[in-house]
Amino acid sequence: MAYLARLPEGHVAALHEIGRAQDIPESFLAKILQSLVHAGLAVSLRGAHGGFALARPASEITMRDVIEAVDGPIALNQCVASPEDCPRNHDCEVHKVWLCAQDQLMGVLGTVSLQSLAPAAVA
Amino acid sequence: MAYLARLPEGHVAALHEIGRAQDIPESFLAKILQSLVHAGLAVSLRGAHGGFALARPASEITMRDVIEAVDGPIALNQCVASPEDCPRNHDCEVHKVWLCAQDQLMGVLGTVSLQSLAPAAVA
DNA sequence: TTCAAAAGGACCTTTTCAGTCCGGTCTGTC
DNA sequence: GACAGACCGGACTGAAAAGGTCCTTTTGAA
Repeated sequence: MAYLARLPEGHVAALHEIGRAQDIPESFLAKILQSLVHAGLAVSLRGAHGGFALARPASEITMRDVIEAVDGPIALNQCVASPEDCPRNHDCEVHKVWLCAQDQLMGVLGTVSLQSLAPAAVA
Repeated sequence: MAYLARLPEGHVAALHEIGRAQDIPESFLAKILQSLVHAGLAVSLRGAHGGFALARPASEITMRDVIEAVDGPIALNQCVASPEDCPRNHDCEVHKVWLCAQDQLMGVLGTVSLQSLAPAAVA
């Protein structure tokens, strides 16, 4: 995604181009990009001269968005992801700590944009 | 550990006692307690009337201590755990974000003591 | 019409996690 | 001294997830 963020406006990058540049197997990269497209973070152009690009400005996509698109919901602990599954959940002190830690994590990941991660956009 | 923190001074709790109280299979609990003993957070008394107790005051054991004793080093990301394994590591912006998030997490877990997690110590 | 390129689903392999089992060793009590 | 209660520690298991591959179908531009 940082690579896509560095593309000039209106350009798309093909799978093999990204894969070569970032040293990621194409077959695996395809999977990741599909997730990102599904999540609405990237757009794809099929057919000849197709490829991928960001769906919106790099400044409006956060690291949290990207991680959640690929890995699903972020949770430091199962009891944060689904409190209802935990039998200890009635007023659990430990749960509160995890919630706090989770909030801080979301704070960090949610404020870092792709723009700040993409050094020196290529013109 | 919160259960041990609630024991009166000088008392020990047997495996089956803790297991029953916390609803954890004894065979599994044994594993966890062994890790905690190894890490120096708990002490064990073997033989008849043996059991487990905290190795030091509950106020001096943090949630971070406990987690690391059981699960090993805490790392939000592989590149935080062993940066040398990452080929992108020369001045990677994403790595810096993970480091920051990791620091915050350690901050939270490292300042919560067992004492603060053990509601109403039993006398 | 052709062909480059993404879509998507089946599949595979390796690692991790949660938990079990069992023989061994220690120690207090009778 | 024997016995029983209790921890020690390592091997094992089964399920799930992670990381990654492969193949067929669909799409769209030339």
